[in-house]
Amino acid sequence: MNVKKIYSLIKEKGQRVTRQKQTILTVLSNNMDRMLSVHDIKEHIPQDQHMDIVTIYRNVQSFTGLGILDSMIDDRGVTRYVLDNEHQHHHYLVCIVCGRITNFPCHNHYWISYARENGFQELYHKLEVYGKCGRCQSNS
Amino acid sequence: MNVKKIYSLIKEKGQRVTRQKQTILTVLSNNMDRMLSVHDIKEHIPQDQHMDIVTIYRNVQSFTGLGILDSMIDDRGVTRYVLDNEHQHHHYLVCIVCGRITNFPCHNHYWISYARENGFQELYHKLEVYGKCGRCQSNS
DNA sequence: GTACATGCAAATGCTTTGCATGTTT
DNA sequence: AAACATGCAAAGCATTTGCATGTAC
Repeated sequence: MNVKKIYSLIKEKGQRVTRQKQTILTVLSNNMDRMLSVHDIKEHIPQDQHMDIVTIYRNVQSFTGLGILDSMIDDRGVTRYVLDNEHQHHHYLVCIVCGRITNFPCHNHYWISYARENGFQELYHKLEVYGKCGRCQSNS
Repeated sequence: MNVKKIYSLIKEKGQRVTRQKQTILTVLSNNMDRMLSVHDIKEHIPQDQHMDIVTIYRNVQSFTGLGILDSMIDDRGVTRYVLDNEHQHHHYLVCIVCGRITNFPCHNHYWISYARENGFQELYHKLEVYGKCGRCQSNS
C-alpha cells in the first residue's frame, strides 16, 4: 500500500488529508522496521512542526481502524504502531534490544484441535515472538 | 501447587505470609478460570477486610516473580493475573464474552524456521487465542 | 527487635474527552 | 459554508513511589 492509496482511502471514508496526517504517515513509513508508540512518533516529528500529541493519538487510532496500521500492546501496556503493507494476517519477531521487527506469516494453527475439544470458537489470536535480532546478538 | 507450598515458597524467599497475601491468594484460587485485574481482585475481597489497592499491586507483582502467577496484558493495556498451577509453559483460549480461560499446551513452534532464516534468536513468545467459549456461543 | 509489609498520599505516565478554533473540501 | 480536524486544557485510569506506621518472624 503506497502513500497515494492511503490518501484516497482516507478520502473515501469521508476523512481529510491534513498536514498532520501526512506527517504522521511519513514518520511511520520511515520506520517500518519497528513499532512506534505515540510518544516515539512525536519524537520523530521535526521540531518546527508543532503537533499536539492528542492529534497523534486520534490519528493512529483512526488509521488502525482503516487497516492502514497494525498495532500491538507492549510489555508496559503501551500501544505501538507500524504501517501494515502486507494486508495479510501475519506476526512479528520482535528484538527486545533494538526493537526491530520482522514479519512472518501466520499458518499452522496447531491449537485448533484444543479449541475444538473445548467447544471454543476462535475469532482471532495474538502471537509475538521475542528475542534478539542478528545485529543485537553480536553486540552483547 | 497447593496453598501450603505457596506459603513455604514465600517464606523461602525471605518474605512473609501476611493476612493480605493470604486473602489475595484465596481470591485467585477461587477464580482460576479467568484472569483478574488488580481492580477485579479488589472487588472480590470481602468489604470488612480493608486492603489498600497498592498492596494488591505489590503482591501480585511479587507472586508473578515467584512463578506463582501467570500474567498477561489485556486489550486495554491492563495487566491480569491467574494462579499458575501447571508450571509448564502453556497458553490460553480466552473467551471475549465472559472472560473464561482454558489452558492448552505450547508446542509445534512453526515459526522457528522463520526465526532461523532471519538469524533471530528466540527468547520467549506470547500466544493467546480469543473467541467464544461453549456457553457464550449459545447465549448470543 | 528487626526486617519486611502495609496504608496513605501523592506523583507519574498513557490515553481520552470537551470544547472552541482552524482548515480541508 | 459545512463538516471534519486540531490544539489546548483538563480529566480519567492504571500503576508506581515515598515514607511513616504496622506486623510477622
